[in-house]
Amino acid sequence: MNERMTERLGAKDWIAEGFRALTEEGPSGLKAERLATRLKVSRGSFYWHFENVGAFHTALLEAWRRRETESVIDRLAANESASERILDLMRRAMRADHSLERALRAWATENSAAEAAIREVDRRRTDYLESQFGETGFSEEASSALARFVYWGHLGRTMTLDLARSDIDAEQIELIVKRLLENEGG
Amino acid sequence: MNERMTERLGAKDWIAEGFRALTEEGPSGLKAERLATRLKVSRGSFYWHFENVGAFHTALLEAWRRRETESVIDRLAANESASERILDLMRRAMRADHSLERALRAWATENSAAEAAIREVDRRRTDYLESQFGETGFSEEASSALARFVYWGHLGRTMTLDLARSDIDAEQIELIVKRLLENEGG
DNA sequence: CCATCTCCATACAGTACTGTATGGTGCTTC
DNA sequence: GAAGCACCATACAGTACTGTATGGAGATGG
Repeated sequence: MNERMTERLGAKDWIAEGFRALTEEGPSGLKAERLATRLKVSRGSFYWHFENVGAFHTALLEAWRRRETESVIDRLAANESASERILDLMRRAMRADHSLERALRAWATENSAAEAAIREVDRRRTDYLESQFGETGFSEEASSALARFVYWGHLGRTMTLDLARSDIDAEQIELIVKRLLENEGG
Repeated sequence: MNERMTERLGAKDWIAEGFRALTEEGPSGLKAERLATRLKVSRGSFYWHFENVGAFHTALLEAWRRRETESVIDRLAANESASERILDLMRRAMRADHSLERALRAWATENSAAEAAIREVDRRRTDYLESQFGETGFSEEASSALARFVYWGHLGRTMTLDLARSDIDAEQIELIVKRLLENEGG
């Protein structure tokens, strides 16, 4: 139980560096050698912590899944109404840093494990959004379409590279969502 | 000018195969060796048509840019009003196959040339959308926010992997956009 | 203080890729 | 029908990566 762990690395250190490498270099950064170079150690360390690269990828995705599950949705329960929860969700989504998720979605096009992880969180998020729209009085069909369109909007912002322009008008977007919410029953 | 060109390859054949490889295998499919294997020729052919892989990538992006420019926007002029042009644009976007663009956006996270190309078409499309919203009577600020949100929605659909669900309700989405259009000045 | 466990380096074989050099084949053109 | 051109194969050197085997350093616990 020594506290001088600053030199020696654990599996979590490799995972953390994996996230950084993924966002900075893309999927090609998730190689044992690149990561070892970034961490200034040899690949011997990597292969002690992980059986192979595939196992490392699995661990990386598992960490991301856990992080996703334990965060956003649970903290929205504080809001009283469904429409407030939707707005809160939008505000958080607008503020967040999307570079990691963008990189992960890019990775998903060439890695089936990443694709499965992405599919899972997409499904969980849209299902939640749909339920919230349903609670505000929209029909099942309308809730489904609204949830998807709003989530697509969020996804589009996530994937957009031109963030300089998209940061300015977060409250403008909020107005649009508010207007969509006001017209329930369409 | 012989017509029996089915055996011998031209630069355009490599480009076309590049698009296919990119959508099917991701950015890692854009290697000289992989492409040569797919086309059942040796890399000698590749290096005759292109100076190196970088030059091939440039040619690929140039072809995509050209294809993008010569297509969508120009064909919308047939519509009479701006709101009809917006709806037409949405309908086309809903029908289209997005697998290539999704792969290209993924590629953009690890290739700066691809990133530049993506930035360019994003800018062109949102600018056009913004101008169309402006013509329907929205303020400059509202047009900007609406254009971005609608484009983000399109982008989100482009990046979504769960297309089984997203295909069903194209007309539902259309209703949402119509409602956004009806409230000008909101 | 010796043994053990954890973490890491080094060295090796093997794969996939890039780029070049060189030569070959089949059309085309005069 | 010989020369030239367009397209392709083969062979080579070099790089970046994977995975394994083995040994070594440093802290820890008996």
